[in-house]
Amino acid sequence: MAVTDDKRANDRFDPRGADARWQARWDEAKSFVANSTSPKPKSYVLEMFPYPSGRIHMGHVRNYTMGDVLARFRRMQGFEVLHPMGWDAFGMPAENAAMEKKVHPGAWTRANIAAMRQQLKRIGFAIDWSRELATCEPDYYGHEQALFLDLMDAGLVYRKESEVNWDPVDMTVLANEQVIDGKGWRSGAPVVRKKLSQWFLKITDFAEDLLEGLSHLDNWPDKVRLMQENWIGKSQGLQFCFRLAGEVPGTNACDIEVFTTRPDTIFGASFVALSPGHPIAEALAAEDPKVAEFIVKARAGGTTAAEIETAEKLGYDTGLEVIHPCDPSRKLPVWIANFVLMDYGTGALFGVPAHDVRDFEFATKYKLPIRRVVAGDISGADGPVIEAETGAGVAVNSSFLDGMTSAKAGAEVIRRAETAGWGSGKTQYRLRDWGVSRQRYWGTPIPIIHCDSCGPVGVPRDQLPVVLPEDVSFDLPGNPLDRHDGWRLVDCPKCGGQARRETDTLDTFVDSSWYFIRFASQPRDRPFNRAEAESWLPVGQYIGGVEHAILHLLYARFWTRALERIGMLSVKEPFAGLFTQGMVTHETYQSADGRWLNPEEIRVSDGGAIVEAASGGGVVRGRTEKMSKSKKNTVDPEPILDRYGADAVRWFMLSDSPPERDLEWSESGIEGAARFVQRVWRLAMAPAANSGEDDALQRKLHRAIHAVGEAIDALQFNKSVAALYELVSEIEKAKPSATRDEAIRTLLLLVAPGAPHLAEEAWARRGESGMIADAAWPTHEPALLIDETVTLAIQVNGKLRDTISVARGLARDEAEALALGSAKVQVQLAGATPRKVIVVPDRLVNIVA
RNA sequence: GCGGGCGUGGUGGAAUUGGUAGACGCGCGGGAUUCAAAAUCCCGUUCCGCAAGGAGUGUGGGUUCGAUUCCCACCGCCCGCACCA
Repeated sequence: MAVTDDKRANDRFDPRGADARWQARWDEAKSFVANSTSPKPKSYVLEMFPYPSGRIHMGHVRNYTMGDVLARFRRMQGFEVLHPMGWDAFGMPAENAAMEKKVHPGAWTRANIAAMRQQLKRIGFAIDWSRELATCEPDYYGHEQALFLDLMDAGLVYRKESEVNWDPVDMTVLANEQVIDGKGWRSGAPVVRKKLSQWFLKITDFAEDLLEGLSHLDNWPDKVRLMQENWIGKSQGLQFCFRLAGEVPGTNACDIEVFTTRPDTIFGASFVALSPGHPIAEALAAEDPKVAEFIVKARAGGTTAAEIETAEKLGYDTGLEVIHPCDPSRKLPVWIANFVLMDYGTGALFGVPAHDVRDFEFATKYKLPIRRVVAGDISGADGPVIEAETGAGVAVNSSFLDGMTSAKAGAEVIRRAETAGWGSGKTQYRLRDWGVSRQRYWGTPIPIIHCDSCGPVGVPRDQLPVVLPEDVSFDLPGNPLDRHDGWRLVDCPKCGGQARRETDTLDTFVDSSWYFIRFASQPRDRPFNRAEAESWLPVGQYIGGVEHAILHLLYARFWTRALERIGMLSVKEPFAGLFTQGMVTHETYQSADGRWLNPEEIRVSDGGAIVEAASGGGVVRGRTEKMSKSKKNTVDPEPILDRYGADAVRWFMLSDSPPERDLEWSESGIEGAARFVQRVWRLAMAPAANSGEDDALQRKLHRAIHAVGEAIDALQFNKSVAALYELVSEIEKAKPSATRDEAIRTLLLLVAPGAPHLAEEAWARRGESGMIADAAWPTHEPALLIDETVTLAIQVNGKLRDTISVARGLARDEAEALALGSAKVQVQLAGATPRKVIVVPDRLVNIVA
């Protein structure tokens, strides 16, 4: 019996025992606990922390496997590595669960964290669990409240009105996600935009700095930098005031401020449009019920840019007029229009229908003049305008601008405006200040007390944290904090009078804007220890989904800069390297009657068609999409781990797809990965030869060491996997030799970051000392990478006709002579004399006939 | 609507960044081993063609001795758009 068991054990790698055993060993040895005072060079590897939704999904597995491979690789290279994990634990799903399942958001969240932590541990990540944090705990968010007050003291926090999605039936604020087809998700009532007084952070103060900083982020994807650049949206233009031609009822306004990036088109202006939220529009509405009625209509629908910009253009002629600044005899009508955003620029604009798509559409609908002021050249002044012509050209029908290029004309308008004093050149950013107030319970309480005599007052530091009360109920819509008088009603810290706590909580993006600092240093009494934090920061490699390309990454960059400005940190950029990985996708299946089916609910019938396992009914194979609960195409990692073990799952996550692209989950893919794990195991268990040299294998080994290291360094895990497959194949083919023994030993080191349990188990069985997790990464011998012979491609007119094997470094004329001597070339040339011969040394010869 | 990206065999993808298209994996076909199965190993596998040869990287054009790679236009799909995280 025992003999058979031993034999079997050597035959196959058994992850069922090995995974847990090595995870326990790493734990006991504190292998992955990061030492902030280590003399070694430091490397901070971080993946975006998960929202504790309930269970780990394949996207998490892929994300954390990538980071783990890099973290383990860096350790083997001799770095002191910080690779932490935590929980982005505030947010809406917990409140939804509270309403649907009658559980407390805190209980639900903490149970999810416990479950997901166990799941992550099973995958064997090299994580420093001693630094684990959850943003929903007072020992995290209390420090965040202190930082918020620090920013407020520095003048970076202010209060202003802005629009939210308002559900008029539930009388509550909705997230964009909760607005479906313009209606509230629970009440079904049409959503309207409503103004609310909220807290803002002055990210626009840093617009130029955030933009400039992008140019130094060499280890960020170009596309993310470009997206952030466009988001910040720097533009040069003219800001000026239109004088009103008459009185505005109910106000003392005498002008309307506008900004334009196209001052050269100023003579093409045919109307001025106000946002429905503009003070003048609101003043008019107070006097005139028809205006009020229009504004209600214009505010229908949600607040998202996509919704506003695709909605039908609606306008209302106020009857007011403004005077054209360059031609006092011209008067322009003032409209209120639903496509003008109060949050952009000044909340008002002048419309140039001939040269702006939106203005053209609006002018056509409301029969406003369309006047050409830009043409290809001066002779095109009278050309009809069929559609908006948004390009640059030459100014026409524009008085003193006629004949100037668009750029010159724009500069001239700004010059005249500045000289005459009616406007000035201005740099404008599309970036808006960050509204951080959320009318929700499950978030960081904003540490403010509102006093009728003193206004908003910061909670004194010695009273932090402002702890979120847990005794709340979710039987009514809205924020339960508003109804919790025991918590809400407090004395004013300044005057001692009766006052109220701020019941809004912070945007969860605030929580994720500094967690990487807290990971690096977590004293009890402060948000972080400066010197310790700076010893780790910036994060060397940050890995996460591309969906965070703008918001999270921009907010974190801002927050770090804000801390730098107020003197708390001397780090500006939080993430030196960024990598955005693709999603994990899977086929979708639908039954004949349209129900989505889980992959487990289907089977392949005898005929090869897929059918519903329970009923045998027909199944339609749908598109391959991101795994989602609604499409039921998720694959739970847990049973896969049970069946194949951690290393096979990890290996599959690294194989095939380039990490920045989507990875399609497939059963055959995981089986291929599991097979590879066993192949390596068999090699590792093979008896040693102990003698003999194999030069060819030696070269291949060193080539693999080089290729695998380069690929991991560049986060091209699929390529490192392919290089390892090749190496394994070469070792398998090689005859026993001491070189081969060494190659197998090295192979284990090379697979260790990706398949650590297998590597440890094999390492120990082979009698190596210590853990492979602590072993050094192998180095390659550069001389062994170069082959002495190369294959030259022989082309005729760019088409491959022959290949010849020659010594490396063959002279150009010799290569040319050999190529011309090729029989296949002779046939192609058919006696003709080549017109030209191109020789790329050691690569190809192209004969142009 | 605005911004960003992607498109290569049956399939996931590779291609030293302008130089032999299809590495490596999956699948499939054939064979070996086995009482049998599992597991494992070997050979083949872009398409058309018996072959010689020809075609081929979403489509159409361009630059070049040479284009998957650079440029222009188009088609399709995906992501983000400030309260999902």
